[in-house]
Amino acid sequence: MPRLNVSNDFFVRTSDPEHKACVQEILTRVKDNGYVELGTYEGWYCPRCADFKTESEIAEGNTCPIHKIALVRESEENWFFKLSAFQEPLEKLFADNPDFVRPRHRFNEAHAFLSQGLQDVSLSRGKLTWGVEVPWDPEHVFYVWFDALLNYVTALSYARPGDDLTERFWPAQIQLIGKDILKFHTIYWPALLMAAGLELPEHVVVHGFLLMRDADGTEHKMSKSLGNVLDPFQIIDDFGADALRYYCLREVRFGQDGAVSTSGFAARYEGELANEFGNLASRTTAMIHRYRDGEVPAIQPDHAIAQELDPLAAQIEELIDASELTQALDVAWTAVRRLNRYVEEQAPWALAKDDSNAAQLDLVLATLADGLRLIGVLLHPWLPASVEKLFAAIGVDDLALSTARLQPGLVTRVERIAPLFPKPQD
RNA sequence: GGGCCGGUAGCUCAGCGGUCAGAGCAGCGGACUCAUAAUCCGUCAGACCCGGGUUCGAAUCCCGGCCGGCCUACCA
Repeated sequence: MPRLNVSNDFFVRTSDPEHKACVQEILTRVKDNGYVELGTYEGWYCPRCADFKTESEIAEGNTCPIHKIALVRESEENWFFKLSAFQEPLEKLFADNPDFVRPRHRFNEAHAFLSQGLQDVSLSRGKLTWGVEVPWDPEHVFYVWFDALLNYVTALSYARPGDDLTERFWPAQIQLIGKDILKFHTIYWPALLMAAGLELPEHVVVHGFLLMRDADGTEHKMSKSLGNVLDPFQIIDDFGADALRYYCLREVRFGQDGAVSTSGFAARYEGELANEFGNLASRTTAMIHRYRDGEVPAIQPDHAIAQELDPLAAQIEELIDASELTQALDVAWTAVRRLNRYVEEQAPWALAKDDSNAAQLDLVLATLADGLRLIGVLLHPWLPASVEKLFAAIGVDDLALSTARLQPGLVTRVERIAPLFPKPQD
């Protein structure tokens, strides 16, 4: 995780004794509330594997793909969770909270599943040697999802010994998941919380998958076994975690599946990070040094540019609140492009040739200096390490979105800056 | 098999009932020199997967098909 420049507050293991105790307590409550009953699970079973097979795991002729032997129809007595009892409560949840699941197409998918009608689901397993024991029936353990989902809540109670964080952090504002576990988190999970009398998360945000395009033109889910990976550690080693983070959120709309490639990365890294953003920082600091010895004129920045850049922060805030991370980045990037265009429009090198233009040159340099700061504030969520480098060079450190408007006096002096995104040498 | 999602310029994507279908990149032409030969301007570019249907009008809605993705009880 340090290599990705991310951190976690706590790492939950579902084998944690505190977790087991919480799971048992909560599911006992679910049972006491009348949502657990005995039932029978029936499916195709491989005696050699000692396991039931899903339909996708069944090979030609109803055989086990591993052992090549015939599967048998077997049934097992299980405890069941009365999911069907939550048909109406869930329909109301979806009707009242049209952005309970984001983005919209995932909401539709979850809602469509709900509309098909909910069946009760098996809550326990009898033939497993690991898992959380069912307290009222020690021969069974809980089905992994009912154990695992609950860690979102249970971890809060014991992650900080002596300090129960549940009140502070539950209900969660956002739970972020991948699209493959949509059903568990948008149907089973809220139903389970309702059954236990717990509060629901405000939003479940669903991200897509990154796909790689093969030589034959088809797209596949990226996976190590297929060998079609954009190696994240190689990218980090060569270009930094910022670049990887930026690329993934820029190239693929957050929430959708999308294709990534090494050539796509190279194009965005050089074209956008190095040439547009990194070079804007270089040319700006270089000109302030060349024409004003690094001192930023203490004057009000260009009003026309302020009119264009000042509204961006509010737009970005709204998009991020709506989990539209790619669109938000797109808006932030318009500021980079606008300032590069401003440099061309004003041509400071031409202004510098005649002292009678000194006032205008002051204005342009002051605008660029504070514009660079504004851009840093806007881009920090995507490029944290790079923005910190930039801010060190221009002598500021306030990242509050409320400061993302052009103003005088914040950037007083800049240092020349090494390329923020150096290009590979060859 | 069933459910759901997607298939738009060479590439990555936006548009999702109504001007000649858009952006960035790549390509081509030009300007400029402050800068990591970077930037800026202009320009070329598409059977909107295929076939039906609804409509005054569809990339946009409906039906069918093809291709790709995810789920369909134990990694979460």
